[in-house]
Amino acid sequence: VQTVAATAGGPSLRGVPIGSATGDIVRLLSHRQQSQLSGIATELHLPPRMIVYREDSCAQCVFIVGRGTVKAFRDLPSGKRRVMAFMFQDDLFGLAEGGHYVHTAQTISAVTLYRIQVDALTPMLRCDPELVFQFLGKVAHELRASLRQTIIVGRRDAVGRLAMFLHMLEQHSRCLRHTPQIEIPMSRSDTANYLGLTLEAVCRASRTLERMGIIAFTGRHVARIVDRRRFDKLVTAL
Amino acid sequence: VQTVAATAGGPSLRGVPIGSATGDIVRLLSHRQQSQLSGIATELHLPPRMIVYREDSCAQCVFIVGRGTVKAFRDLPSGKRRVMAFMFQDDLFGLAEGGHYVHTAQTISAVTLYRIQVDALTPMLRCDPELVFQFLGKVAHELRASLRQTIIVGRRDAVGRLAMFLHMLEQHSRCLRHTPQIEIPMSRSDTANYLGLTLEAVCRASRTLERMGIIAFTGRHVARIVDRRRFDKLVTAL
DNA sequence: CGTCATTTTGAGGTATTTCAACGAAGGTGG
DNA sequence: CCACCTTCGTTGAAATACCTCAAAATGACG
Repeated sequence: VQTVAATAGGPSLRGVPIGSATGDIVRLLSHRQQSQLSGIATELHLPPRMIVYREDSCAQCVFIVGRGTVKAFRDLPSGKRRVMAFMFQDDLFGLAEGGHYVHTAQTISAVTLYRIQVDALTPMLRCDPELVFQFLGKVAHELRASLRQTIIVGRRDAVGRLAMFLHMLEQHSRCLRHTPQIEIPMSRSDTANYLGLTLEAVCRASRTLERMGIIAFTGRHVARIVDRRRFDKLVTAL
Repeated sequence: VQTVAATAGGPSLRGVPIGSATGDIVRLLSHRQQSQLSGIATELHLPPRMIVYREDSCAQCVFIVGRGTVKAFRDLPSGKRRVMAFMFQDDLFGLAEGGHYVHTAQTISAVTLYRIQVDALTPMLRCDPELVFQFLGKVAHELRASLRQTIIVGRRDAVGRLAMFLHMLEQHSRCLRHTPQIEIPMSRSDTANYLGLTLEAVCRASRTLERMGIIAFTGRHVARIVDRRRFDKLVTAL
C-alpha cells in the first residue's frame, strides 16, 4: 500500500485523498509542481540527533523528508517524553496550532530535508488546487498514522504493542527494498516512548519475542521475522 | 481556541492550515462555496444510535456534523471496541483508506449531518483551491485531535485520563454556550473505550474525582467542576 | 583502548484488569 | 399506566501486567 515517490531533484509528496473511492493511488506531483516547490524549498542535510525545531516555537516552515528518519515528540511536565510520530521518506511534518509547532522534531539518522516557508507556500497553495490536494492527502496520511498509533498504544500487552510496531517498520523496510530484514533506526528508548512503555518493558518484550522464536534480533537496529504465522497472529490479535 | 462557524443554510467548515503562522483563525467558507457545497450536500436528520456507515464498507461520502454528537470506532477481533474519535458540530468525518472507511460511525445523540458524495466533491475540489484549503485545515484539526487522544491514552493513571477527557468536553460545552456545566453526551462505556480503560475504571475514576471534591456529577451526562485549581493541576500534570 | 551512554536483567510495588454480582435506568409491550 | 426486560452503571476482591528502583553488561565513540 505504501509507495515511494521519486525524490530526485526536489521534494515530492505521496497523497491519498479523504474519502477516496479510488483507493491508495500513487499521486505524484507534476513536473511543474515539483519545480514550483523546488523554487521555494531549501534542501537541508542534517546529522543525527539534530533538533529541527522546538515545541512552541514560531512555526514558519513545513518540512518534507527526503531521506532518513525524524522523530516528533513532546516533553511532558513530569519529565517523561512522548514520541508522537516517526517520519520517513516523503513524509510531511511541521504541524502547528496557533502559529506554533505542537511538538519538537529531531533527526534520528542523517537526513535530507526539504524546508518550505509557509509564507511562500500558502499563496502558492491558494492558486493551485492540485497542489493543495497533494497536501490534503499527505495530512490524511498522517492522520491515519496517528489513529494507528492510538490503536497500538491502546493495547494492554507489551509484546503485542512491540509486534505492531515492528510490523509498521516492516512496511517501511519493504518500501525501500525487498528484504526480510526489518530496520529499526530508532533507539529502544524512543521506541518505548512511542509505544507508551518504559525502556525496560520494550527490552523484556524484545527478549520474549526472541525466546518465543518469533523474531530474531541481529544487532540492536535490525530484526528478522522467524515465525511469520505467529507474528501476524500477535499483530492482529488485539 | 475553538470557534464555531455559522451553519445556517448549509454545511460549513472551520479550517486551520498546517504550519499556519497566523494562528487559529476562523475561516468561514464564502457564500459562493457554501452554496456550492449545498448543491451536492444532502441534509440528514438521524436519531440516536444510528449507524452512519460501517467499517470497511465502500467509502462514497464524507460527512459534516451540523448538530449533535457522532462517534467513530473500530471493533477489534478480541471483541473489544476502540472509540477513535467523537465528532461534534462542524467536524468533518469519513476518513478512508484504499477506498474503504477505516472505522464505523454511529450517532450518539439526535444529529443533523451533511452528506457529500466524494464523486461530486473531488472535481469541485480540483478547481477550487480555497475549498481544498478548508478541507486541509479540517483534516489538520482532526490530526491534532488524534494526537491529543494519543497523549491522553498514554497516561498511566485513570483519574488523569478522565480529567483530560472532561477538559476536552468542557471546551466543546464552552463553545456552544457559557455554562459551568460540562455536557457528557456519550455513555460511560464509550468514554472507557475512548480512554483505553475499562468501564469499571471510568466509574471508579469518576467516583474518585467526586470524593476528592474536584468534580460533581449531576446526573450521568452532566458534570461540574468544583475545584478548578486542582482540576487543572490534574489535567496538565501528565 | 578507555569512557560513557545505552541496553539488559532482576526483584518488588502498584496500578488497572478481570470476574462476579448488584442496582439503576430506559424502552417496549401489554 | 404498569410490568417486564434489556442495557448501562456501580461496587467489591483477586490476579496479572507493567512500573519503579537498582545494578551489571554490552556497545558506541573518540
